[in-house]
Amino acid sequence: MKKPTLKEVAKEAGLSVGMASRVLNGYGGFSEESRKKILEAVEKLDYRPNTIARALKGKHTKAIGVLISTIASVFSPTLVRAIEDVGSRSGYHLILCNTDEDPTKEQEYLAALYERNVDGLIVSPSPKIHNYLKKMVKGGMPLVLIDRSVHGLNVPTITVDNEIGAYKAVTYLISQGHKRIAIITGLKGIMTSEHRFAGYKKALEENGIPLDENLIQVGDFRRDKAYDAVGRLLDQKKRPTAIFVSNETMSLGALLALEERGVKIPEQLSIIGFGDPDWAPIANPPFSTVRQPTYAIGTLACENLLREIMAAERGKIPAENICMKPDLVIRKSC
Amino acid sequence: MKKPTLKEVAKEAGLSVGMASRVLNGYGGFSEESRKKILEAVEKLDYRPNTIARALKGKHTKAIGVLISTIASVFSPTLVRAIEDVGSRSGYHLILCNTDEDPTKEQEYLAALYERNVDGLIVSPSPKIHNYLKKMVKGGMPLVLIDRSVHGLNVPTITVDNEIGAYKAVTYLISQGHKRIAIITGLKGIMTSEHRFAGYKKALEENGIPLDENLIQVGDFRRDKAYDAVGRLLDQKKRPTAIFVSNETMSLGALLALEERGVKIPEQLSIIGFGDPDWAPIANPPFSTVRQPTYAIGTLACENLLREIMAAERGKIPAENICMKPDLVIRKSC
DNA sequence: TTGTAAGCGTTATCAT
DNA sequence: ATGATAACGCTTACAA
Repeated sequence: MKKPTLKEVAKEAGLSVGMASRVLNGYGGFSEESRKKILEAVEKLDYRPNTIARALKGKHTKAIGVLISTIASVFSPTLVRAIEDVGSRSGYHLILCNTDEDPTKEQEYLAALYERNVDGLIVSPSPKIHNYLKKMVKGGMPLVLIDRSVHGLNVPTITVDNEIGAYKAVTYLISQGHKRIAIITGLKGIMTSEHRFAGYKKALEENGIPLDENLIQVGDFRRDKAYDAVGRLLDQKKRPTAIFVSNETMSLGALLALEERGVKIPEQLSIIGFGDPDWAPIANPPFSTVRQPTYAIGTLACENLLREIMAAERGKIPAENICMKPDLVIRKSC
Repeated sequence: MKKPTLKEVAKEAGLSVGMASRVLNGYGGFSEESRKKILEAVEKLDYRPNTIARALKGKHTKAIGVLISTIASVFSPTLVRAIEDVGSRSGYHLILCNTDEDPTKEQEYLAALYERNVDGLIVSPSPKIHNYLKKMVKGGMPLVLIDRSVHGLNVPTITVDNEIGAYKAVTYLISQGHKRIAIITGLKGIMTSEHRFAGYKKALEENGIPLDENLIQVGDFRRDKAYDAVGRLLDQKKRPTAIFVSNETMSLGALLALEERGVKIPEQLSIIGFGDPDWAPIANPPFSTVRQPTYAIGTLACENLLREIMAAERGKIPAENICMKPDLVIRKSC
């Protein structure tokens, strides 16, 4: 019922705790005979080291915290999977936290993770917690940022070039002859939203197309907002001929609205989305997207974090900033 | 740089550690003056309790482990989100483990989580680790099973009635006049696969339709297997007129293959899938499915686990077995 | 009301 | 080669 302890192992073997620890961790000196006795006792009692005690004594918990908006999305599962893949290879466990972009939740999780002595953090931060993060980093917490950078925080940051991605998408739409191009943006204030919007704007400007307020619909990354936004877009006297949607989840909402209204794609309206979900090829019609290398982002994030964790023990290392370039995947929706 | 300790707080306040602990945890007696002094010291040093030390002393870590096949799927993110939602409400953190149905990984994670002293486990187990799980439960580890039950293990188990779900789907297909109905099964040996296959068989039998080996394609839950399976199905001289697919990810593969081959759905072939992904409504054509209450499963699993954890401290409670009934969602693919 | 001290299960530094 | 023993940071029983 109760977990056996090292002390019990030692007693069983007729030796001391110190001896047992040495044998099990392979350091210091011990005779072959002692080794055998300890190992037998371990076997007999089915002893397992207590990670908690080890963590209290030593310096690391072999746990890393991951703060994302929500795992129930298209982007996050692959990202988290990648992080876990590289982390587990080095014996790290992953503590998953869903923040919903809520600063209160973010702070609470951050505080709790700090109290739990995680070895490091991978965070996709909302603007409200920038200062808190800085404080944690100053306190020595290894941190890697994903998807969004924090001004003035010199830690590894893995992002996607959202502006370029949006720019490519909208430019492509323009090259197809579109002039009335709508955008459904992400949550206001979030860096990715702003950059995608900037790319949209830039493409329009470069082609001498004036910005039309009516074509800018503010979304929040969630499905229903995009669904409603498309409704509003379609109700205008001068309908757009194309729509750029700022993330996968909203793409679903937009497509749904279009389907219900019986709008023919791409004949009556073209659409392209940011983020390339699994379902894009089997959508009606196959959905054109801006693809970001999600798994690679997770991999890089965790690799960099592991490096930071090492560095925290040895000496500082310059923070690497990686900005991945997204691709256009043109299918049949535009 | 270093985390301040309770001892330092006490010193700063000119009191003892015992005092500080009492104030911070609100038990025993202390004067208003002492309370103030401690709180001020806490504030000044920005003290945070050390969860590790607390866990070593006390009995729980406020962490639960979740073992699933992979978070990068359609089903898992919602499930995990639900678990985290109810767990976090009670201050539990969630450690996420991807096993890929690999018994070795499962055992390693289980062992590591045990060493880490998690307070409980939510597991979707492969058959190979049934014995190991039994051992853990005997050792006092609170456990809840999801999606699959383990024979002879008396712990709360939240499942879906996979047989009924498949039965309903295939019966519906038959009611539409289909006689040559294919199935793409899940991974062999996994309980959900077997039950879905059983439902398929039962529907056929009840309607006097003989089982045709050629129409039974063994999949493994992954996309490519289903893609290939559809190819094989289509290459037969006597093509099926309908297909039942055993999970969401394979549905994607099947739909993709059908699309590439230019098969008209539902005119030339009907298809229905187990699991109702987000994209079902915007697929081409809108995809009919068997819907399972994923979020509810996660909620129930975690609620039951929390109850088990309580019970482990106080006294045993009879294990609840919950089997959720899935619904048919008929859209346009059959 | 307050302080002291004994654990919790390890690791690692001392002596021996 | 081996055994005591002092941390690690906290909780809590016991004294004062």
